[in-house]
Amino acid sequence: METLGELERSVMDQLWAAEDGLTAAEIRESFADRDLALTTVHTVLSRLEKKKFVTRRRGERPHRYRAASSREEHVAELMSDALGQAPDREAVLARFLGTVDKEDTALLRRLLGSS
Amino acid sequence: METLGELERSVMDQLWAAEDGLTAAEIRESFADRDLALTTVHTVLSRLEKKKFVTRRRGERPHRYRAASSREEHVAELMSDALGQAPDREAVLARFLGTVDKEDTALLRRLLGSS
DNA sequence: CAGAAGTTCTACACTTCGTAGAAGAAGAAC
DNA sequence: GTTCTTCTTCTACGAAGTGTAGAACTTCTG
Repeated sequence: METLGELERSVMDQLWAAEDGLTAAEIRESFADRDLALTTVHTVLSRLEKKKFVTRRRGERPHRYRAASSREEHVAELMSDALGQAPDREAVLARFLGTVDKEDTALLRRLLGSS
Repeated sequence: METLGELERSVMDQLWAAEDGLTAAEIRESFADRDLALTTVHTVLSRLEKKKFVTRRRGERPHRYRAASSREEHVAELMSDALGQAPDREAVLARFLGTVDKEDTALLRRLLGSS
């Protein structure tokens, strides 16, 4: 799957947190510390769009960008992809369960119980 | 975490499958189709060593390389890292369970049952 | 139409990765 | 021990991806 650079990921974090999308200017503001040029933000957004991570409506004048899928979907996909790499899924899952904390284990147990 | 290129991953696949490690020449042979130069394999192995994915004993003359950790550990770590990115773990785990197949779900249930 | 606000184009430097030649080191054979 | 042979390290290069942004272009607004 397509991967994300550091800035790209940060931008996605903003977008994932914003229900109704954001404009380039708004995103830029959220990086006040880094003082990025607006065009930089635009470039990143274009690339994210090409990678299908964001969509935008070109109608509205300051274009409003939004995440194409939720962070949950994205992360779940990352996990599935990783798991898919392994021939021995049982061993992987066992180890995985070993590394996550109690709460996640409990969550899993609960989620599995009701399915 | 450090990521792997395509060739790097293929080399790791060989090493993960070889209990006692492999020499550069042996790895090269397993890519008979690609006809890589031996030095190419060496370069990749050096990089993998720097990334802490492989170790080698410099004593033996044709150096023997072995995976620094098992594929299961690696994949489990990938999964944990992904999960760690998400603030809402429940949503992610729910989705994750939705994407994996029945057998994996059963595996998880079993693994969780005995813990 | 002129200016402002916003978008796209083009570009560049830096890193990673696949690729491998050239040079160096170490043991084997004479 | 000098010369092969084998193996390892060094150096390098091109392609791709990413952070970065100026320059140019488009579209409202007044």
